[in-house]
Amino acid sequence: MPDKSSYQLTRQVGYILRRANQRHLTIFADLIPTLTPTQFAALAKLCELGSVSQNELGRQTAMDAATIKGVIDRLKKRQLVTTRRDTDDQRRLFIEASQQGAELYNNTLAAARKISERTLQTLNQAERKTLLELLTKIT
Amino acid sequence: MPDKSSYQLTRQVGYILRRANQRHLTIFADLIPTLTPTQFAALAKLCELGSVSQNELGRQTAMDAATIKGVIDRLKKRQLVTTRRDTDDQRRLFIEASQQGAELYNNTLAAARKISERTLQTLNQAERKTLLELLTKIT
DNA sequence: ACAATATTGTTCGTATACAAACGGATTTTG
DNA sequence: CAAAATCCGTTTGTATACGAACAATATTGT
Repeated sequence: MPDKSSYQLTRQVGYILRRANQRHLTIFADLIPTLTPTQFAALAKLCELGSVSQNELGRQTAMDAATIKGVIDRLKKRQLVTTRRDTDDQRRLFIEASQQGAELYNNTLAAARKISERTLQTLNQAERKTLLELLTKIT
Repeated sequence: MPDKSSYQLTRQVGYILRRANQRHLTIFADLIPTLTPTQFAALAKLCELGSVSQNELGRQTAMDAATIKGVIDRLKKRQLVTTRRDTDDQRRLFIEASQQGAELYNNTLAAARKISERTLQTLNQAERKTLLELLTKIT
């Protein structure tokens, strides 16, 4: 017979993880209202890597094919990225940050740093390091 | 001039938090395929609290009014919860776990414990405690 | 008592997130 | 070389998640 009393929803990793994520999302929306976290992630990787195929970009940013497609579609509609078919592999769609996209990225970089800082602001340096390590470890 | 080179997407809290959450979601779907994490959370709180108003349930499970509505709608469609209008306050909708809902909750409780366990399995006891504390601290 | 305010639930729009299925292109393998 | 397997991007369906606006109801302040 399972012990029903000992399960406390609000102490489970999943629940706390969701709440921490919610808090971060709020901070992100406050400091970078023009981009969502995933849009920013895609743009950041594009600026870092240059030209990448859509699915590869998804892998680099931890989004599955269906998700990255939606993200790119929205960035493209706002002309923050451009797309180009690969001539060698007709399936592949190369994505690149447009100049506007690159500018927006550069202009939001400072805010992005502030987001990380503010998310962790209740922790000291050692705790921040520990948290990131432990989170990485369970991923 | 901002230092562009020092921003590494994959080392930012938000990114790591999202990935950790993804991992947990996968484990959850593996061990409890019949309920989503939020559905389970709602059901768990209902079984704990008995009858609660819809918005109050949302607060107890960290979901806003629009989100909890969708969750309850789906649980209701599957007859896992019942709803009843408050006679005192005509706006209020009371939610209650049905017998089916309570049974499903009891039957999934063991799996729910395994989910938390498996999510944290790469950490020792001290690390688990630390992680939960730090996550709670930034929430 | 009554006007201002707040709360409850609903709806709409936008944006992840992912499973599943698909057609087409490429690569691997027997 | 042909069959099988894989990979590419796309679409559909379901489920969070939340801002914003809304009507109906309750509560508060004067």
